[in-house]
Amino acid sequence: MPDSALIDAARDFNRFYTNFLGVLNKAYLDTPFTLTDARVLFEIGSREQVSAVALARDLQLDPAYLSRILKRFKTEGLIETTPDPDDRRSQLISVTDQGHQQFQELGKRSNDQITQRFNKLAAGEPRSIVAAMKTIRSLLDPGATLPPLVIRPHRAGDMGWIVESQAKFYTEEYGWDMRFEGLVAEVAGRFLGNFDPAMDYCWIAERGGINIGSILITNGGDGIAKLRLLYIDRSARGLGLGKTLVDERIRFAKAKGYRQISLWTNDILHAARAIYLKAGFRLVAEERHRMFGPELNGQTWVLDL
Amino acid sequence: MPDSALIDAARDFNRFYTNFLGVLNKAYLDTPFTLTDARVLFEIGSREQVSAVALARDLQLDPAYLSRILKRFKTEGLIETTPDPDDRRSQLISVTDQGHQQFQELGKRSNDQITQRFNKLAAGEPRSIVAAMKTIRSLLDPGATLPPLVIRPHRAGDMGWIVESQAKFYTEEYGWDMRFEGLVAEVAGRFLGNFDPAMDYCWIAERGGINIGSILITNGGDGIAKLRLLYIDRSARGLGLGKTLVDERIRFAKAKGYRQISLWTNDILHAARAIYLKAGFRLVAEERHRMFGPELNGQTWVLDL
DNA sequence: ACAATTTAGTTGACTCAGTCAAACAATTAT
DNA sequence: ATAATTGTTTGACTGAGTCAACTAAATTGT
Repeated sequence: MPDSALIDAARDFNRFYTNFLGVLNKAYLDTPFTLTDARVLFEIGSREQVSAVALARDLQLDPAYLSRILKRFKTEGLIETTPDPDDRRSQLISVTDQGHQQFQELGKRSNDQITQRFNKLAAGEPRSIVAAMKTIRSLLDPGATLPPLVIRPHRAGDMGWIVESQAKFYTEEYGWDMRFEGLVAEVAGRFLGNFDPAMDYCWIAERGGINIGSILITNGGDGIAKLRLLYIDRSARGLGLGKTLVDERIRFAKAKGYRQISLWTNDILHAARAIYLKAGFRLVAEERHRMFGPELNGQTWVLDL
Repeated sequence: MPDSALIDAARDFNRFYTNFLGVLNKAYLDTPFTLTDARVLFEIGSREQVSAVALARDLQLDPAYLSRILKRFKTEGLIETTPDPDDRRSQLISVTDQGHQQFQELGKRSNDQITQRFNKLAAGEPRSIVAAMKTIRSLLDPGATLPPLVIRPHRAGDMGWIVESQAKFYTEEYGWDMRFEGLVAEVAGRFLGNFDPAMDYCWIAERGGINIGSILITNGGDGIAKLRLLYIDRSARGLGLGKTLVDERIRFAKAKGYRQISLWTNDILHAARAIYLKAGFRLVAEERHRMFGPELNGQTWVLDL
């Protein structure tokens, strides 16, 4: 049995969040919709077609009550129904253009509300909150699907994120000292300072608004692309993301006309080494160094394209 | 502005938790209490004495509605009231023995409910959930007491944090481009790379484990200390933290034997400028530049120690 | 094949949680 | 003293949500 402090804490949180959601949901009164209306419209709007049963089940609503809501939405022109070809008892519900507009308006208000909340917080806090929400959600609702992984070019702050997360990780895991963070910061700084959109590129892997990985390609001159700052967050390891990032970047480098990719790493980073090996890189140089405190084997790997 | 994937995630969680709490709260129907009744009884039961106003405020209830609920509780013998000696309009409410029994019964049911949920989970999971709940709570609940502000030397990842937060802020607020982040990263990189414990220093202001401000002193040679990367997070502005940081660092520079402090900033950063002026800095040079996109007035300020 | 049962959705009839405005009584401010 | 404010109660509603009964189509059992 879980211990009682945990249960108390959970009850406490539930009480708190009941209050909190109560406040949030009152704000829907600025619109002609009740909370339930909003939930229904939202659910219809975010799917293509739904049947009434499915709605009632997912939102835990009384079918009679739902039926009335839908009827009202229909007379207001927010939704339209077509008979289900597979089951003539059932109607498939979808939003009209007008309903879609309302749906988006609701979404906007909801966003604004949360934006306002978040703006009162310190910069890193929304991310902590969302991460915590995801934890709860994934454990409490095993059916929840992970938001999709997005790989996108870098934005403001991403380089800082790379510096921070790499520094924390290698310091904790391998005891590297601040010079490592310094090196990463300098690499990041030069990358941004001399950024050449034609030949340089940075990709950030993100899931649900949270950065989980990075990789850079910079122009080393002489047709050589340098692969740098490959990093995968703890939470995303073992999923093949590193391999994907590297493979895709090889293709990218080829397309950009580079004739060789080169990278520098350290032998103790086994996972990374495995990825490079598999991608066809070969080790061309190795040197012992103490750049970051502990003694390490720095390695240079290259791949001819 | 926080980015939209985060907001979506938060909305998604709120929707999920609205459902979740809805299910949880329906279960109260096994008792003669509605959710609101239960909340009220719980609140009274867990305090010694409360006034009706306080209850209405904390639970966000309509006073008229609350008044009726209390009346019912009173006729049912769950609560008793004594006139407030300090204010004869007001009544102090407390639970009777019978009310206390009901209160505990409610608590028991609530515990059982959560125990059941938790029992379905894997061993470590309840702990993770509760930790996540605490994170959310502490960040979202303005009533929760603020953990104390700590000013400490930098640790692994702090420079990355500085880069990230400054880049995000100046990009959002002033439309500066990636070269700004590049510059900050390089400054940070050089600071760490050439770190001299005797003459360089970085302070991070942190609250509850979350960074909210920074300032650096680096050795500019010739007895000149350079003040760099002053930054205060949105959540901590207007509290005089900037002034504290600057004033303290002036004292530090003096103690280290520097004879002058110099810094570079841009004229549009009014808050920072006010701090420097007040601290006795004087403007010694100014130049128009476009280092970060928009046209700006770079300013060099110095203070003789 | 066809009766029995289940499922999708609708309608009538109701109730009770929650709201709004006004009133009263005590306190605080001017 | 008088006015404005605050704590609480009451009257008069309303409308969100419920429950039971019903139609019609689909599924199941024999």
